[in-house]
Amino acid sequence: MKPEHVTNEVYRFFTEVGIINQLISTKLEAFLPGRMTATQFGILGHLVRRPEGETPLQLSNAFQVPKTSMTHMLSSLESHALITLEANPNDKRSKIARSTPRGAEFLQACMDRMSTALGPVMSELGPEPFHETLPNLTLIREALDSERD
Amino acid sequence: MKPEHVTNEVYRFFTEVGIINQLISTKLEAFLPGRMTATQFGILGHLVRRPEGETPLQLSNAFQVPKTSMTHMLSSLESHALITLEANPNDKRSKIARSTPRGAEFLQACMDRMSTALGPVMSELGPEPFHETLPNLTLIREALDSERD
DNA sequence: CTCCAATAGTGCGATATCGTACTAATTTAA
DNA sequence: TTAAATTAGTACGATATCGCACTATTGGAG
Repeated sequence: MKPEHVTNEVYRFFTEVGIINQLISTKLEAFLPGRMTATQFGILGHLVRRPEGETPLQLSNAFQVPKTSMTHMLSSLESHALITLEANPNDKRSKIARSTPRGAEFLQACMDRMSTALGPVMSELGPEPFHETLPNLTLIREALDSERD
Repeated sequence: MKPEHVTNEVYRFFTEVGIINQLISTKLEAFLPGRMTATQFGILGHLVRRPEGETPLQLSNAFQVPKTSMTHMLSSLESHALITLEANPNDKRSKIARSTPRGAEFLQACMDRMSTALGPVMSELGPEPFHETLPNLTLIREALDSERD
């Protein structure tokens, strides 16, 4: 084993992840209104798939952003009427964020436009690189996630 | 073929990439002084590996951030004496960013601390997930990169 | 029950990001 | 050789991000 070589590969892995994230966020954000963020869009998708809703804290854990940032993002989404923020009946300190029908519609419309925009790249690459990579990415994400203090 | 299934997998791919990026940036930024960013750190690494230096525009292309953001990041790095910004002899509109010895030292020190911090995760995962994934990530990054207008 | 430590969310202030519009230099074309 | 179009970088302003400190609430130990 060459530990230096391994470290280098890990470093390049994270670099590629960073650049891909940057590329795809920029592309997505071009379709989003105003200064709406790729992360905000991700949150909306998360909520659409969970009709029972989630608390801000659950969301900030899921997306690994500080609580303070989540407050800001959620109020932005709320101001666009894409989600609602209600009091949590089980805990008066807490809230529940839920997507609205308008939010679900909006998500679908953006996803469609994004699919169209990615069409050329997708047909060039085919589904394999994504399919092959996904399990390892999940593995790495889970390991990093469980390691954090 | 199920196009819906494929789209879903691509979506999850980008979601995982986003979260991994978030996790690793947060972890790295905990080791960096002040509000220094993971991207800024990436730029420094890029320059250390290229002693001839690069122009701000080359860097903003490589890291896919707007020119304006690059200006800010470079002046921040310069204020920490980790890089220098000189006039470009070939083009008076342009500049050349180069890493300083101090920058290279700093990079090494942070990388070392980062390796230590990642030790447990790395030995849990082993090098394979990174090694297996890297070629596909590069492929996807290049395809996305060449598609942009 | 009474305290006290832990927890959910937010206000505030500092800094980062990035779109727009600009200047200066370079290239192109006539 | 000019004049127009393009290009590199930045100033500025609007907004996003996030650390710190705070309040309200909860849960647990005595």
